Amino acid sequence: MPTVSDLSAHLGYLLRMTSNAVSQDFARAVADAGVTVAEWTMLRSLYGSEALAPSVLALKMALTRGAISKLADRLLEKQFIERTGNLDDKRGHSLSLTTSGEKKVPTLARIADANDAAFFSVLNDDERMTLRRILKVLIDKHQLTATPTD
Amino acid sequence: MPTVSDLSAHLGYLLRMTSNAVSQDFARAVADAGVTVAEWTMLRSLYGSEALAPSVLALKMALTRGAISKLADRLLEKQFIERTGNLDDKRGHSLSLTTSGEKKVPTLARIADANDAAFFSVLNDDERMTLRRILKVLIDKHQLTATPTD
DNA sequence: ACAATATAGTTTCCTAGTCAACTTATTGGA
DNA sequence: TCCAATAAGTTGACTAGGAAACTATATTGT
Repeated sequence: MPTVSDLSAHLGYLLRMTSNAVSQDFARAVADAGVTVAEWTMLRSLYGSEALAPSVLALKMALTRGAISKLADRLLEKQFIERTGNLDDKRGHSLSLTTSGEKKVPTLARIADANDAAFFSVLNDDERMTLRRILKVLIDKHQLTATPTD
Repeated sequence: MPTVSDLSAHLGYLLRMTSNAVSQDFARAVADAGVTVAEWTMLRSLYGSEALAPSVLALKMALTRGAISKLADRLLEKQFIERTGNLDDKRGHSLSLTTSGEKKVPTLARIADANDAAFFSVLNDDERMTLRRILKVLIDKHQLTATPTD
């Protein structure tokens, strides 16, 4: 029998495992507020910014345009966002928060803060800082555009 | 406008971003070999072990029994695994690799090794070690059972 | 012994995302 | 100027997984 590396030998495997767990925890936490993780991410991306084109959101959120299209449909349905046609380019349009969506974001942010703090409370300050630094290196080097503001 | 924390303030967000990227990279890499990431994980879990019950795999892989059931169907279809009925308990059965599945694993392992090495090559040895340690703490403390052998 | 309960696995319905084909609009070149 | 290439967004087919209902078999308590 040839030597075959163990699953846990791969950082990607450990990462996937952990990420799934934190996402599921978070999904349950925001479900009470009536949104999914992806929906929260889009709402937060639109908060405090001008109206954005779907393609811009696709870049920001590292999703395909198809995914953004369907996600936007769900948020339109829930009346948290609205579409505005472009004057200059009739192919595209822009997405922005409705008043109702705007009001939702701070509530969701508090849930997100609490959930993140709880999940990572098993690490000490130093470990959290280090993890953040390392993940940012990975995101940066792989150009995942996940760092909107800093 | 109330103060609302940025998405990248949350480690869970950075983790999800990174994990998605590595999984997608890996998915493309194993697609050529005709399997998905989840399929690879199940094949590896069965490799070099006796036949396992679906429920045991569910625990090992941190998936629901429903997910395991469907995943097993796909691998049966591809003839990489086979079902054996239990003599003692007629409700259950056991899953094991076929010869063809057995032969596939080392090939897939090499792809996995290469992919993981490539993705995390932007980190230095120390960072990789630290990341591994921190992820293991999270997996351990949250009882994600992701560490089969060590 | 048998009814209640628990367990193993499957199935259905749902959300969620990719990829590729498609529609419509825009732009650039000959 | 008009046709080809490109771009924006949508849609359909597909993989993937969770939750909960369901079937079949075992176990337990009385």
